[in-house]
Amino acid sequence: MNESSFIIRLVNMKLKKEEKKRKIINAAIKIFARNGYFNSRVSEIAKEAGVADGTIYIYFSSKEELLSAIFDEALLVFVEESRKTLEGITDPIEKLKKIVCLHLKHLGSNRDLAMVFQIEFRHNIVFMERLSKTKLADYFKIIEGVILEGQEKGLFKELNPRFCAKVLFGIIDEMVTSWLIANKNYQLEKDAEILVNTFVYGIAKK
Amino acid sequence: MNESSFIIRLVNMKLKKEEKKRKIINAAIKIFARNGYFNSRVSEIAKEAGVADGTIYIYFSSKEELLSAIFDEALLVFVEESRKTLEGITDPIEKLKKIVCLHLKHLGSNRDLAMVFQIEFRHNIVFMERLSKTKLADYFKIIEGVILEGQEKGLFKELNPRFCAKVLFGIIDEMVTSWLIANKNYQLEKDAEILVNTFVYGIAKK
Amino acid sequence: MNESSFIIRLVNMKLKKEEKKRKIINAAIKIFARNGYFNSRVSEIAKEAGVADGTIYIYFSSKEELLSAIFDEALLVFVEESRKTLEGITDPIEKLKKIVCLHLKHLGSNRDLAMVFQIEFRHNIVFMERLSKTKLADYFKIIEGVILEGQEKGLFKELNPRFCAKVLFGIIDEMVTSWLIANKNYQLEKDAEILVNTFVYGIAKK
Amino acid sequence: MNESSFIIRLVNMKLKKEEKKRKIINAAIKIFARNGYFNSRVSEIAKEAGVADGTIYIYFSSKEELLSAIFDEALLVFVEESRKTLEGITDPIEKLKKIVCLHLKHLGSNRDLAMVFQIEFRHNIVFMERLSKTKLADYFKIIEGVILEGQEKGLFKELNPRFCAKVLFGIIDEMVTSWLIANKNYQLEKDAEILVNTFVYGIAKK
DNA sequence: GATGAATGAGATTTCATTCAT
DNA sequence: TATGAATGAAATCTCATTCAT
Repeated sequence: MNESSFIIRLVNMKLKKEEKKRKIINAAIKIFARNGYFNSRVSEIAKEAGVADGTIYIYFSSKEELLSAIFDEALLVFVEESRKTLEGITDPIEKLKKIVCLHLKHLGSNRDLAMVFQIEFRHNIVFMERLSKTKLADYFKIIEGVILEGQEKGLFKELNPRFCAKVLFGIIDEMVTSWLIANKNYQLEKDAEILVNTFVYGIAKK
Repeated sequence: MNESSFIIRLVNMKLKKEEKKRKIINAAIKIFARNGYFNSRVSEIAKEAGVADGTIYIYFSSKEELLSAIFDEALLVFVEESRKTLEGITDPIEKLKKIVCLHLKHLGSNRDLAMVFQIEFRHNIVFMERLSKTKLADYFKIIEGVILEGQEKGLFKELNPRFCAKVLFGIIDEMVTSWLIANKNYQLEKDAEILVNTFVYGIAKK
Repeated sequence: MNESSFIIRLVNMKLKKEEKKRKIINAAIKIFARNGYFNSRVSEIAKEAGVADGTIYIYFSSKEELLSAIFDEALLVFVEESRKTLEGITDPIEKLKKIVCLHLKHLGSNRDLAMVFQIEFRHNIVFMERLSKTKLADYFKIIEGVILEGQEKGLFKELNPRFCAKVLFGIIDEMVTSWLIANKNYQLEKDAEILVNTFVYGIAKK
Repeated sequence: MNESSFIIRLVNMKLKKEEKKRKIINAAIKIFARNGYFNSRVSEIAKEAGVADGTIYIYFSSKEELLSAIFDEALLVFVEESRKTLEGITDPIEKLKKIVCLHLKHLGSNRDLAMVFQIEFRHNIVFMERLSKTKLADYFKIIEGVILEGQEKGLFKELNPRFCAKVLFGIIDEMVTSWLIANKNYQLEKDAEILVNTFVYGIAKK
């Protein structure tokens, strides 16, 4: 009995820790989105999270690590959710639509996250050494896989799949960024259908 | 004779000033490309340009202004050269290829400029108030115009021209960024043809 | 018990903060007295106070604020002590002597403070917007009040009381400044008696 | 003939130099009065004087020297005019009135000069090594002399003449400063009469 | 684990002064 | 003599990070 209550306590502590980590990450997303990474102060994030400045350093070893954690988490969601969603579907074009829709939904439903992801990620992928590029590569791999599948099924031209993945990613990326800059509240994911159609069939009349 | 020598002196001074401004801008491009805007020190730029720290402030009122000047100049070149190149061409698809080729050539021939432009521009367009967004809009307008022309000639589907411009811009942008990250020395502009073809005809087999 | 120890800790922190603030103010008085406000470096003050440069900015928002705090404090002492001292006395002339004696004693016992007060205060009252002029006005009001009282008692001529206060203040001020410049160590307050006598009875033989 | 035209040219040059020096001094008075010595820029003074920055250094070896020159000139006028005015007068009280009137007129008619003189002079007499204190001493000597004369004629009490001079100077000084701070345009010199009367006869009824 | 005061390296910017023209 | 572009030392203030409590 004593032992099990000890375990329960441990689990509770773990949960509380997770909870506080969440609060800090969410605060960071908010603040980074508002001012950009370099113009955000750790003390601001601490205030927003309702913790002391020093507390942040218990959970993250540096400001940069905190940014990195945001990216890791977001990419993890992208990759995992994409994989899960694709399971039941067979048509490659349908798959692409699903991926794009998910991507747009995920960012479109959380403007602050979108801001940090679009604006800071690209900035930091070049300059931050530690930044895990693996997760991003995984995401590209998924798209590439679908392209390849489409090619094998004779649906798509024999273009370089990586090239195609980049093209699609570029289009998505631009849509999100332009949605951010426009600062209007239209539903981002409703563009998924037309976006993929344009990617697949081009803009030329047959 | 005295008067004319005075004028010559004035012209020389003007030239020297222009020259020094150039040197500072080029140094800034180099340094910003290497470390990113926020991690670059004004003193580094001064050293690279071979001038004193204070001299930079004779030509630019702040570090931010210096960054802004780089963007302004780059965009000016984009817009002017694009306009000039399009003059003789009639086929919209050919026009798109020319624009894309020019864009890729311009950035591909100056990796440092590309770095600053791709990585810092996007970052700062959101956070820098002063940043002239007009020039960027002009550039988009040119692409949009070509799309519209293609639609009028019955070549392109009746999609929203602005949407199409964004799609194309997104594709170009991703190519450049990925070229930068890859850090390999392939010719960027040789992708122009296939890039536009993919944009125009899609990836699907007919 | 836990709660009370918590309160004790809070009180201790408060005390320590006050103590550190004191140390910084005293250091500033010393440094400002030595070099003048503009020729004093914040880092010098920090060194003298035995704290880090940045610590000063925890307690004062700027160098100017620090100077301002010195004035505020000094004037507060002037006003409060003057009021307190006058309480038991009825003779206006005696009151004047007390005020002057206090003024001279206060500055005479702290040459550095006198320096800052005489030399920087006058300099900055013109140029520093934030400088609280209210406290100085309060001090003048006290002197004016005594003059008025003397007039009501039929002791003093019917001159403008504000004018008289200025005259007295001017005399005191000159004595202090000249004591500072002379840089000799005579007792400043021993002039109080003759000073007030001269003010009250003039230099002319009856 | 040739020789005399050469001399005329030399004299003209000398005049032009004097003229330019004047322009710079006047500009400096204006700028120093507006912002205080430390917050004034040499380039501002140059602009106000209509000369290049470097030109100032042909006439004055440093910014400090320029301030010093302003003081020297003002004090010279004080001393010389005081001496001249006193010549015809015999009554010491009348003499004091003349001196005070002159002092107030001189500063009252040139607010900018008064500002620099009252506010910067006192500030700098302590910190500026080079500042000629001799001229100020001369001025004090004149006042002292009149006091002494009054004592010899049996008009004034046997107080320390230097002390009396300081008292009078303090009163004048306070009047000017308070006139400056008040920033109203009343005639400063009309206070001369009452000021000296108060100094001589005190504020007490007989 | 949590706190937040303290640290101090370091960055941008200013400006008196110089000097080639 | 006059100019004004260039210099570069130096100063204020910031802020990520630490650590005693």
